[in-house]
Amino acid sequence: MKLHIPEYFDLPSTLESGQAHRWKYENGWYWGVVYGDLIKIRQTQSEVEILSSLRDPDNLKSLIQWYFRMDDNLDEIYKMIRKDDYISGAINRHCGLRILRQEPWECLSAFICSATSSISRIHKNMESMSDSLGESLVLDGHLRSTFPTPEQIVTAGESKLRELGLGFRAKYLHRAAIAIAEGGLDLGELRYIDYWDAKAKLMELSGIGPKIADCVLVFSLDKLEAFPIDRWVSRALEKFYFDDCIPSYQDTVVWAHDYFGCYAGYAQQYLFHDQRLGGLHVKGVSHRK
DNA sequence: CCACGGCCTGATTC
DNA sequence: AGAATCAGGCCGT
Repeated sequence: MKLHIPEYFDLPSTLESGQAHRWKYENGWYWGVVYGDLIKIRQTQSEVEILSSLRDPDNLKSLIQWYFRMDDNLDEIYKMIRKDDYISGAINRHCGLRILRQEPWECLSAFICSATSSISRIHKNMESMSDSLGESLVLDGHLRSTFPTPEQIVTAGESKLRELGLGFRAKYLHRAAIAIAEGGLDLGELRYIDYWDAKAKLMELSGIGPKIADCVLVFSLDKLEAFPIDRWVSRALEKFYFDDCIPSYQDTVVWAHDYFGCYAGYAQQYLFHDQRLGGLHVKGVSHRK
């Protein structure tokens, strides 16, 4: 199926900017499991081409528009967050990078796994859990699996999660799964309450602090004002905004709302991606012989 | 309120 | 090569 895309849309930077953790690139196509469906997708100039393991074209179209937030008006968002030369440069360098609308449970799980980890390891953790606890899907001879439900994680148990390489995060993920499967926590409900209230709710879970909560809110629960501050964003803020003297986490979020406005989360994603690519580039250069 | 050590383990660095 | 050190944080003291 082919779908016309908005003016600003960059598939590679959207899928490789560290917000989603189950995409694999192979021979021109990105393969991923989204909302229970194995899909492959690629971008030409003005459209994306998508194949699905189980959806008909109409459903697939709505899924893609939903997942890629094609309703976001990036032109307007850029106008709002383009406050200085640095963020402006980051926008220009990664124009078309979109925040995704991921499944809240999968998103929460991935970011629980992210604590003092690395992107490659998070990917491995997510694939291991899916392969051994999820349900299999097939498309064009490729085999992948759904990310396990909270119930499936509860059943697996903390020790199984440790076997799968989660380390100390196993306990946190297992407890979160219990809270959702048996404790009545409804992540989807957080979409309809205020940012600060939703964040407080998430932080009641053990292993979820302000940073992970912000990631879940902005990447899966429509809180585009959430402003996750990790090591990379922190470096950007030190260099370009606070002259090595950065305020507390919460004060910085309040500053971001004031400075970038209601789309601060978008600003964060461009700062993060730009800083991380820059960092990787520097590493690459330093190793060249 | 801030500071600090500990946490699993794979990848990177020296 | 083998040993530190670091990774998309958070919790307890």
